[in-house]
Amino acid sequence: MAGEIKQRMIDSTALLLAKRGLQGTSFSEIIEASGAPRGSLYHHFPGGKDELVLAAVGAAGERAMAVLEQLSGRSAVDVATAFLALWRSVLTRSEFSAGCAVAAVTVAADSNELLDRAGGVFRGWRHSLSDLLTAGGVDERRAQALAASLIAAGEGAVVLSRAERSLEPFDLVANEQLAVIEAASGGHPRHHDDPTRSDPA
Amino acid sequence: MAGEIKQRMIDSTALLLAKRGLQGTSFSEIIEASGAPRGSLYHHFPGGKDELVLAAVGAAGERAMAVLEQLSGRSAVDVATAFLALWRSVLTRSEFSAGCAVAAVTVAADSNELLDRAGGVFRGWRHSLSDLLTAGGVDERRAQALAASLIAAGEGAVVLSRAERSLEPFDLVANEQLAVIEAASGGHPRHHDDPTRSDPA
DNA sequence: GTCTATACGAAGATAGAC
DNA sequence: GTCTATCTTCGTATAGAC
Repeated sequence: MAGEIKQRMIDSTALLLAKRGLQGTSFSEIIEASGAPRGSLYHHFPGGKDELVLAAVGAAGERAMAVLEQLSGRSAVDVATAFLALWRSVLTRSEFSAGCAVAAVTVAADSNELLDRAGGVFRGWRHSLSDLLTAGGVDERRAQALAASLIAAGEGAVVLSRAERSLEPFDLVANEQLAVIEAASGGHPRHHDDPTRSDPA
Repeated sequence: MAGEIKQRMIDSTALLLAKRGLQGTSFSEIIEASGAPRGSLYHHFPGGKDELVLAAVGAAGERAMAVLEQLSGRSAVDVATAFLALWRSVLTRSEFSAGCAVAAVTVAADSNELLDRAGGVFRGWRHSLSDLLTAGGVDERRAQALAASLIAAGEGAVVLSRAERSLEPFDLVANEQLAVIEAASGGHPRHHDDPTRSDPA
């Protein structure tokens, strides 16, 4: 099916963006990584690299959204734990060579269109997380602040840990965030050796 | 003096890195921005772009360290407020077009040398902030986690606000972090309409 | 020590065959 | 619709004059 190869190109692009950043990701690498023929790239994406990157940012956003949707009905601590575990697994599975594609694109964006797409993804995450935290026992106003904090702290912690090539900063940040969420949600307890560390997938 | 022009090249590079990212920053732009003659670039930096970027990351690290050193003796909330205000002013003064040069380099680093430099900067910030928070009334172990959280949340919040081109996410995150610091330092109160917003410099 | 002109390579885009 | 070969642009680096 034609959609197969197209999707593989998008996914490969998202991964490369998360590893090397926007301008650090070349067409040649995408082609090699996806196994796609060079000619078909412009067939599927007439807009070239810009169009492909736009699609990859959207896909990265959707992937996280899909994870969040699975968490409906869980406690606030569970939700936060799962969200942080997602980022931790990105670090461990890539051996600190990958981070967040959306953030990587944001700090090197060369068009408003790209920035809009990235902003839309973050807005979506904030909204979804906020709803989940509210449902999980957090006051609605506070949930908005905690959702933004969770995303910001997670994103930042990934950067710190990539630079230091150590999980130490990420784990410090993750534990701190979980403690705050726990307190804000009325103290649903979490496991002692925090569940963030159980690698999913 | 020869050091003048060299410093201006470094500073221009740091600013461009914060705006456009690593590979998005070209030599031509640096030359234009710094007003330096093209020939003198390789005179001062025989190692070319790599050497210049390395220096710029170090300079960006030092600049924040200098701000932190001014805060010795202040309360934990004051320290956190000043640190967050620093990032908020980067956003407002650049109209959301700039972020953190160290983070931008980290997510697009193409050498271990560069990653090491960035990691060293973050370690330095963490250490310094942790000491300040401890002196400001926070338990020593907790101060390490709060220092990492403050940096991570600040970095992440800058990314969110750049992408959304709005201070909303940054302010949500900053207020949340300040509330946590306040609680952890024994409740030294902060102003009602948070002092993060008073732009320094 | 500063400048200009240029060489070299890489990356994105395109044209035309199959 | 898929592929290959090529064109153009741009960015880094260097060489050599002043």
